[in-house]
Amino acid sequence: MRVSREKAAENRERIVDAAARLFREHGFDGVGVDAIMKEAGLTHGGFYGHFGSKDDLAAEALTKALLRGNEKLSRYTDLSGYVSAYLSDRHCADRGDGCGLAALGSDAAREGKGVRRALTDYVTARLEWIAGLFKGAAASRRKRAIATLSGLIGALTLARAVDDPDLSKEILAAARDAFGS
Amino acid sequence: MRVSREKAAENRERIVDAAARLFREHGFDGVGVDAIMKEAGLTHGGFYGHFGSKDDLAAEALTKALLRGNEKLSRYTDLSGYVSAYLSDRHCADRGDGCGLAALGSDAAREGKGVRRALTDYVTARLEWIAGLFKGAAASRRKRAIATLSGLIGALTLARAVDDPDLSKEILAAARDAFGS
DNA sequence: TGTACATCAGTGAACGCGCGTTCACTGATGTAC
DNA sequence: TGTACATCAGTGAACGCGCGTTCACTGATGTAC
Repeated sequence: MRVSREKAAENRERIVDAAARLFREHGFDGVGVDAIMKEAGLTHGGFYGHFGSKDDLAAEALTKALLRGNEKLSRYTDLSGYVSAYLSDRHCADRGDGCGLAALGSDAAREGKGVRRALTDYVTARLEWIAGLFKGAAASRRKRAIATLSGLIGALTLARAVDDPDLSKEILAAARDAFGS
Repeated sequence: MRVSREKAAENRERIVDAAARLFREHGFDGVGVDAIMKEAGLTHGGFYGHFGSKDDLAAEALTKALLRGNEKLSRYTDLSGYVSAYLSDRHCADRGDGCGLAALGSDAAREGKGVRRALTDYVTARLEWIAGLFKGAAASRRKRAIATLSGLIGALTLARAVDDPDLSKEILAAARDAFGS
């Protein structure tokens, strides 16, 4: 049955939100259109009224996941606060609502143009933001931003991949120390 | 038709090798049993004579991919040589024959017990090896090893995921500087 | 060493299943008068 | 403002396809004598 334009726009947003979470939790290949639509409270048939393909949704969902992460961290104005939050046990445990780079980093390299473009734009913006937390010459701040972002993503990826909770905690703690100052 | 025991063992090894490469290139979900067997020069029906399931092969293939990476880097005895090789343009371009942690890091967290166990054992061993490249107290060497491994994996993952070759090269260069000494 | 037979690695057709995508249909919404 | 009709967001069955897995079969290998 037809639905008001307002309600339809709201539904579209719910689909993107559901996808942003499910993709981060299970990977692009680990979640189907059916599961996404069900999560959004709809049936799968209506999907193609909103999106051209699953790939199109993937790009849009990743963009949204990354932007949402940005909003969260814009509260921080100092490096150690940001690093502590990024490498917290909470963020490590909550893949579905956390950083899209860490959740989908190695998947993204194998995805299509839309996904990689979204990721590239985000990395560019985030590097500039992190560089702003450092002092010193621009070139040096830029290099430190790259090293920091690399360290954060790598440490979170490792801590999540590893099977041993103690090792996981140790990785997070050591990385907080190394990159937080 | 039957094949000699020697030849059968050789075939099994070729299957694992093919899987190790294809999984790193396309992810665990991006490659089917059929493609792996074809790559090994066999037909898919014989697969279950060698392995209990695709998951079983995944764990074994990851183990082999990681061990092979270990052999390659055991040539290096100094940090900067190792880091330069790890963050080289060549390694960045050759996902199928490179580090399994960077190629499958965010996928592995979503995989089964066997895969995660294999990865954990490898991370443990590699951290000890990297710690041996540093000087100083054991606890400090351990922390530096964790920060270094995190930085390497994160930088390689980012450089591969990003859509812009210049940004990719810049990430590798900055990380070589930051983690190579 | 040679022969007869059992074994079993590999083949290829077939299975059930879930995937991404399409489509005829429904019925509430939006619009023209 | 009220009525009649066109629009179109969402539904659910259906599609072709490729997946992981199974199985009857083949024929060279391994073994018993």
